[in-house]
Amino acid sequence: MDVKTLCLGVLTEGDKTGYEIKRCFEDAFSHFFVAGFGSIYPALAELSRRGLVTSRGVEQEGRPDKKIYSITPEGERALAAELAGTPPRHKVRSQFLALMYFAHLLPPERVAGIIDQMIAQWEPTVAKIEGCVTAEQLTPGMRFAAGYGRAVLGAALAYVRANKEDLVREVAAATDREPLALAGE
Amino acid sequence: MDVKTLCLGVLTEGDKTGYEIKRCFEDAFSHFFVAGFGSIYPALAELSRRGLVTSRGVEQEGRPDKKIYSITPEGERALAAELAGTPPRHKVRSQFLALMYFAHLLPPERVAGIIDQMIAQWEPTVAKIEGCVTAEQLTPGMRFAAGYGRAVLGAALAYVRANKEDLVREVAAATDREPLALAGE
DNA sequence: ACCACCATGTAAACGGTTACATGATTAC
DNA sequence: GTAATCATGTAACCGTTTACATGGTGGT
Repeated sequence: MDVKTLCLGVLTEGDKTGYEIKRCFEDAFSHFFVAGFGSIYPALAELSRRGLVTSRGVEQEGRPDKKIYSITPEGERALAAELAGTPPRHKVRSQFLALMYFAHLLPPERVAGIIDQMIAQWEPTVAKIEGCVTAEQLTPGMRFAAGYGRAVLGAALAYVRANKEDLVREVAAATDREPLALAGE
Repeated sequence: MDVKTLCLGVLTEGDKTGYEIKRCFEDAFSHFFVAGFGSIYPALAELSRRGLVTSRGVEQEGRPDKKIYSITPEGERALAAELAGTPPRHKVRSQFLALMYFAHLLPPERVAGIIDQMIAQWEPTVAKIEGCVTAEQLTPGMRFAAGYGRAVLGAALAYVRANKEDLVREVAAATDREPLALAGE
């Protein structure tokens, strides 16, 4: 299950350009699957080469021409096979938590700053998801995925807010006792 | 911040073999950073080449020889610089949620099976983290990271448990109305 | 003036996963 | 007998990220 599969998936909801697909990724998948143009355009080209999507060019005035992609019957079969065969993996890679794990090697102000950055990053995401959960005309699965994001990001935000001050204080206290072991260089 | 940095980080807690470092990843980082031998051994070789770690070989009877790695002063400086300069990213890539998003294209039993698999995957991880949160002699940062894992995985488990039946029922109802659009192929 | 939006693509670099290769010991 | 643990490493492959390349429109 990669960017190609997700592209096929969003195309089952209707024809779209690469640019619009990118927006789908941002709006609907952003909390569990990130992809940029550099992944999406090559993915679409590859799907086209394999006959899983077709595209028609549309000329535009004052704007670059666009290509509207549609999923083909073979594409639908390939998607169904992929969804049927994919094991449910769920992978987190967090530099944020790695940084926190080694908080004792960092100046306390940096620890506080890092946590503030994460809060600032998560808040708009939660707000965006909030809209999805309550939206009508979404499939149950889409609401489930959005609800998951709200629950988990909400828990993450609550946790870092509740524990920030304690952590910063403890790191500061440790730095006082054992000044500049590493952090000062 | 990559596998190399995390290796340097665990080596500040004491000398270790590649094999032991792998265990650190499993015990302490598993909920936010996954790495296998195929990443760790090359990382260690590269750190050694750059002079950020040194290693001494130890012969063993009835076992392969091992190499014990130690961080050097340059390694400590490189680690401090890396920790100081890394922006706090936190990335999730979830085939599980992608599958759920497209639940309407799946047979209901598969939806239920997928959720059960995730529960089975998360439960032992939460149990392992639980040990870390309460453990003495951990730095505040380590406890913070473990606490985060407990809070967030706990929320994830609670959410999927609470919403599984509803989702499966709704998907089944939709499949009845619109039989085998894709899912049956 | 400058930035965001619309719109598509390529190429190189990077990092990680997977599979392979080897092999003795210990516990079930 | 079968599996897990200890122990190290390589090589091919895969997918993604980043940077580059281009350029008009519309809002502040």
